[in-house]
Parts: sequence; C-alpha cells; structure tokens
Amino acid sequence: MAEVTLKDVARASGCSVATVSRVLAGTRPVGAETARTVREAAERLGYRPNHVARALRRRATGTVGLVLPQITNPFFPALVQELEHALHAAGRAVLLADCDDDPATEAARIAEFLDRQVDALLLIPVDERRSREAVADAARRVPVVLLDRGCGPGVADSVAVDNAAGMQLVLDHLAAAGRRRPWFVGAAGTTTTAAERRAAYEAGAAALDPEAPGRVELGDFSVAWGRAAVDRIWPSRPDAVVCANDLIAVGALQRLRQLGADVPGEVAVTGFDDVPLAGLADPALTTVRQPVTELAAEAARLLAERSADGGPSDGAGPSRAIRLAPQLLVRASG
Amino acid sequence: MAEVTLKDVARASGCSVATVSRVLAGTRPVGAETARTVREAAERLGYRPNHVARALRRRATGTVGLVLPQITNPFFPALVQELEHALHAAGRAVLLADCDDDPATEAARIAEFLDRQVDALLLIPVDERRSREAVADAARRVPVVLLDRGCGPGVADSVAVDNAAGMQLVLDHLAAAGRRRPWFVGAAGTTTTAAERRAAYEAGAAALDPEAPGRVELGDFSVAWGRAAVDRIWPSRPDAVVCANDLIAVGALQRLRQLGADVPGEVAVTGFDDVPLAGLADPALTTVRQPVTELAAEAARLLAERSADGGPSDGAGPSRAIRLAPQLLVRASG
DNA sequence: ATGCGATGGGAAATCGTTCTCCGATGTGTC
DNA sequence: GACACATCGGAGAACGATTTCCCATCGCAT
Repeated sequence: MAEVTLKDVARASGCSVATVSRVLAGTRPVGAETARTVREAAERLGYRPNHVARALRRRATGTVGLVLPQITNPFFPALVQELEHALHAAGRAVLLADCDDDPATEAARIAEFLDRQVDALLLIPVDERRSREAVADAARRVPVVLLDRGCGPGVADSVAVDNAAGMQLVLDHLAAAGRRRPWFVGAAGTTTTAAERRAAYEAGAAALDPEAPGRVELGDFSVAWGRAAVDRIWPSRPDAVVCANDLIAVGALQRLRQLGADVPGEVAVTGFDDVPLAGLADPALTTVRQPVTELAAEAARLLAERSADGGPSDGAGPSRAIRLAPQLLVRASG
Repeated sequence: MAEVTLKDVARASGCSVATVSRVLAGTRPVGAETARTVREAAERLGYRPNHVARALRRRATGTVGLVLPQITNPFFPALVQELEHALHAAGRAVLLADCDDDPATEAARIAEFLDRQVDALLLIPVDERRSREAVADAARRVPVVLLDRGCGPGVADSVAVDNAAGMQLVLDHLAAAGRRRPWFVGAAGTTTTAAERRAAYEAGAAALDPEAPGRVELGDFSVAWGRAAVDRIWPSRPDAVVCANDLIAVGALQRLRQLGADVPGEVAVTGFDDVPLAGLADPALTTVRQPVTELAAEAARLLAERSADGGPSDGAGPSRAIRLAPQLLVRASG
C-alpha cells in the first residue's frame, strides 16, 4: 500500500533499476524476455512513477502555470477550459493562479510558479504596461505565451483575437443597417483589449459619421459602467451603442430598457467577446465571438514549439504575435 | 543566470550545504554570524530554493489538486477564485482539472494528480454514485475534501451549503407571499445538489398545498431545460416556479416573458446559487445565495487539519460533513 | 584464432534538498 | 578539575527517478 518504487520493481523482477527504468520509459531497447518480466512485475506491484523524482532528474516538471486576472470575468472560464484540455492533451498539468486584477499580485504569482519550476507560463496580463516587467523577466527563464491581451511588442509570444477586425465587423454591420449616430462605450484601462477596440472604433466610425470618432465614453469592463454610461449618452440620442465588451453591453441594455428605449428599433447595442451572458440577455446581444478553442489551441501549439526549441526566447527566433479572426454574431439587439 | 543551488551558496559563504539549508529553512538554530553570512551570500547570488528537490526530499509538494465538473458552470468560477486564494494563503499551489462532466475523465484526472504527488485533493464530484469509487480510492491515499456536492456518506470530508435549509427558505418566503400553487423544476441527475433540493421541495411544499409535492418536473441544470419546463407546466398555471438552480430559473424567466406571463405578479420564479447571472436577469432573480467564501475557507481548513493529522482518513477520526447556512436573496422575480 | 561492432544489462553518478548522525567547542555545576 | 550538557557546524545518506559509463557476451568477418 505504501509507495512502490523502481527499486521494488527491480527486486521483484530480478534485474536492476536501470533496466526497469529503460523498459518502462522505453528510452533504450531491452531484451524482449526481460521487458516482459519487468512489465509484469510493475503491473503486479501496481507501480506508478513518481513525477517529482522524475522532474528533479529530467529538469522538467511537465507543468504549465496559468496566471489570469480574474477567473470570475465571464470571458475566462471557457478559455480556461479549452486551455486545460489542450494542455492536458499535450501531457502537461496546469497550475492556476488568479491575481485579482492586480499587477503586483500577478508578479508574485509568476515568481512563485517559476520557483515551482513550471516548464512554461501562459499569461493573460493584467495590464499592458504594469505587467510588462514581470512578464519580460519570466520570458527570460521559461517559454511564455501571452493570451487575449498583449504586453508591449517583442516581450513574448502572444495569441489574441484581432480586436480591430472585430470592431470593424461591428461597424460595417451597423453601417449596413443604416445606423449613423453611434457612441462608443469603452474601458479606460491600459489593457490591450481596451485600447485596441477603442482605437479601431475611432478609426472606423468616421465612415458612419464624421463626428462619431469623438463620441466615446470610457469607464471599465463592467455591467455597472454600462448602465452608468447610458445615463451620460442617452440624452444625445445615439442610434447605436457600441460597447467594448459584453458586460458593458448588458449593462447598457438594462438601463436602456429601464429608460423605455426601444432596442433595437430606436437604438442598437453591440458587445464583444460573446460571453454566455450575451445570448441570454433580452434582447439577445449582437456581439463579436472570440474563437476560444482556436485561441487555446494556438497557445498550446506555441508553447510546445518554444519548449521544443529548448527553453526561453533567446534560443529560438523573435517572438510571434498571432491574431485570430473574430466572427460577428448578429442577434436581436442590433 | 543558470540555477543557483544550495551548494553554490555554501561555497560562496564558506560553510556546508547543511548549514545553508538550516539558515534558509530556519529548521534549526544557527549562529548569528554564520546566518548573516549565509543570508548575504544567498541574497547576492539570488538563490531560490528548488521546490522539486524539496518536494522529493520532504515527500510533500505543497500542491493541491482541484478537480471539478465544468469550469464553465457559472457557479464554479467564484468558488475556484475563493479556493485559489484560500489555498494560496496556506502556501499551497493549485493544480486544476476540468473533467467535462464525465466520471471516467474525472477518475483519470484524479489518478494523474495522485501520480503527480499532490498533497491533497479538492473535489467537486461529477456524480454522487459514479464518482464514488474513484473518490474513495483517492481518499485512501491523500486527504480529500468534497465540495458543493457529496459522494455518499463516509467517503471523505465534505463541505456544502445546506440545500434543504435553502429550499425551505424559498418555500417559507413563497408561503408568506401567499403563493399556493408552486411547481418545482429540478434536475434528474444523481448529483447530491439535485437530489437534496428536490427532496427538500417535496418535504416542504405540502405546507403550501397538499398536492404541491407532486408537481415536479425534472430535467438538467440548464437554461434550455428551464425554458422547456415552462412549456410543460405553464398550462396548469402555477403561481410560483421553484427552480433547482439559477440557470433553470433564468430559462424559465425568459420563456415566461415570451409567453406574456407577468413575473412576479402572476407567477413567482426562484433560483438557487446566486450566480452572477441571477442579479442581471430581468426581473432580477430571487434566489438562495451560497456562502462561497465560507465554503472555500472551510474546505481549506478541513484540508489543513487532515494534512496536519498526517495523511489519509485512516489516521484521523471519521469523515466530517459540514453544512453551511444559505441566505435568501429576495429580488424582483418573486 | 583474433578483432570488431552491436547488443543487453548493471553500477553508480546525478538532480537539489532535507535530515540524521557525529564531532567539536564551549558552559555550568559539583 | 571533571563531568554532564547544550550549541553549532559538517559529512553524508536519503528521496526516486534518469542517464552515463562500462562490462560481458555474441555474431561475424578477417
């Protein structure tokens, strides 16, 4: 019942630990007869390799650290699920850290994971600027892949949705629907998602109305802000409220209904991300779907490549920034 | 830049690895002067202890496996967040596994975590019966704490909300509001949450109407089922729809609105769990809040106790089942 | 017969800590 | 002054795997 070790299997099968290791790991050919004996003994004793000892010797834990801003952000659970599956399929276990949207905590958790000898890190940086130093440090030690949000150019490999393209999809759709007085409700933070979506709006909205790029309100990525923003912009009667993410859009939708506005007749509301909540809102939210599965798959692939290249960014080529195409989901809200 | 080890620090500070280990781990008193020198050298070289080697020697990884049915279930992210924080505060890292609501996958992930030498397991079992064997096996090897859902009596320590008390809160509230024709929309699965909530409804509903305990529809814990269930029960015009969780309730709410029902005037709708979605529904959902923070804290506490007692359930006393008091949140839906 | 390469197997070093012995040096007491 | 005793430090054995040497054996060609 205690721990069965290689030594036990060796004793039971009458050969050396070296041989047993070779048979079980298949690292070198071993005589057929011996192999059979060893495998039998291992089976009979219920031998299970000790990953800790293996990690110490191989200098690889088979473990990846996943550090994210806040698991309660409804966009993340689906991403975490896909990542967990993709990494598990690659034989790696996932250490999870939630850093409460705080860059200092984030830096601490990254450092802890490095101390725990993770083979690689998957990061969703809290902030583009304030996360950079910790991320860059980490990238010097192990392969790092940034997800969903960036962290300045060249710091590490990254995978994200093409936010600009997504926003353009929204604007094109609104234009085709004849909307001409959009407002943008975004986030003031310095995450790349906030910045990119806002920049794309400002760049693309002029096609609808020369003055549209100026009609921008910035708060944070929350339902509460969506509600509050509506109170500020509704007096100027927009015919579309373009939100930087679904949470904001849901808040906007709620407040507009309270104010008796007709959505989508009078005003369209759009979101971004396609969180589960979006399809449940009333009216269901027109939004931009992020390719979550592909995001996770690409991240896992990048990680595998970097790991194969033998460690940190120094060995392999320059860092790559992968952008995946978003998809517009037209629903009832606009 | 490579790895600084105890040996390096020993060399640099002119003493033995044993002494360095003692100074840094504080495991035995060491002369003040020596200690200073060692600490200085460690600092100067940027020494970081290798957790893998430590784990091998100490036979403890400082790691806890968290296995849950589906992270995308909206009740779990908040729980995961609290658990992660509580465990981190106790100096333990969290290995995460999502098992796609499949008992076989669950068993496999548990086994993998044991191979990885986790010190303990935190499990939200997929199913009361079909998870039992794997859970019981695991509990024989390391401390196990079951969360939110149970797995049969005596299998392992468990922490959950008092589902019966929660359901009774709902029924009392409905009774006080004069509702007399409730229907229950629950889940047919064999999770303890499904079973306990349903049993509590059947036990308590008779106080509202002798025939109420029979008015029960069972499906699964999903929005879609909530919608479908309304189509089946609306013809008999209940004045309250008691749902086994918030997802069902949100679906019910949606469908009732589509059918032109007046909520809460004509019919009340209640949920269970208080997921973020509940407060965002329209009308906002009356529901039972689970004490998520306390749940996580208790789980962490149990784990710490069991671990202190030195290993699996055999050493310490019988398994404990902790039930926390729920709280009724009366909102607009009933 | 000798040499040579291939093949299968074992002994032992190694990974970086922790921890158990042991020995050496005081310190206090009778 | 001697003996018990605490205190501090070092040497070295674990922990459980992997991996590098090295040796023995065998087949085969010279």
